[in-house]
Amino acid sequence: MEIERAVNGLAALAQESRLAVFRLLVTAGPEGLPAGSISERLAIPAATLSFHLKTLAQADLVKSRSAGRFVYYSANFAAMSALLEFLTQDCCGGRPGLCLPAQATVEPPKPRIKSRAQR
Amino acid sequence: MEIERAVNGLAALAQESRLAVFRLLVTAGPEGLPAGSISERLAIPAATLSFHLKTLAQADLVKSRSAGRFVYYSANFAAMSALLEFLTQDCCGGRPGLCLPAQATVEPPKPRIKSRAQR
DNA sequence: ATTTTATTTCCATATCTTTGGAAATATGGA
DNA sequence: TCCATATTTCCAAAGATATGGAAATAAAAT
Repeated sequence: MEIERAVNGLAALAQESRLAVFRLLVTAGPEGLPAGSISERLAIPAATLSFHLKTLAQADLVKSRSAGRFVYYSANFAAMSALLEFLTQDCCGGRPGLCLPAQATVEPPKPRIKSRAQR
Repeated sequence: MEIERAVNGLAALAQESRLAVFRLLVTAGPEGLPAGSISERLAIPAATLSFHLKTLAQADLVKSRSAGRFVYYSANFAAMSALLEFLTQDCCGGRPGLCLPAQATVEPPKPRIKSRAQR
């Protein structure tokens, strides 16, 4: 990932309202939420939210799709993943492992031998 | 990690010069580098660099120690790790694994059974 | 066609950030 | 002590970001 892209992504998340929006969209899953719903839930005025959504969209961290009068926003998990990879590799790459959170491995490592049940 | 702390960390890294400083310090390892050396290598005027180092230090992403006339700055790997954990857990926690970079597991998972050598 | 609802753009204001020269501070060496 | 070197603080200018009301746009519903 290019530096500029990373800086943009970091800047997009480095703001309380926008971080809250992103976190809400992550919990909302791939369908996302309409702008009005985000505005209501986070108590952010429509105009202000629109500005923040634009910032997040420009950083590619959220996607939007229109459905009638509604505009649904959803988290772009791939972009977030790319940003996390940049941070772990390019920002901590000098000493691999040093900056990795202890629980980075969310899914347990695959067993090396077949379990009794699998045999 | 509290939101405010995360926003601070993100904001600290969301600036080209500061991100460059942090990346340089990561490669420099735990000993770090004196401010003047950073200034020279990245071609950032001393006053400007001092401002950025202060910002990084306030976000706890770098540590400093004085040695004579020099002030050595080093990356705070633990703080970076905490930030990465926040991003993976609290920002992608809704769907664990979705935001994890493919290569998150830098160190291979520990084998579940003792190897021949360990027995 | 008119109204209602959803969202965005426009715009002015306020606030925060970045920049770097010059002066201040601090430490070691002559 | 006096000088050289390293870093920080001071300060002012320039630039970027955040905020939200009001108007504009767009798409359904009546």
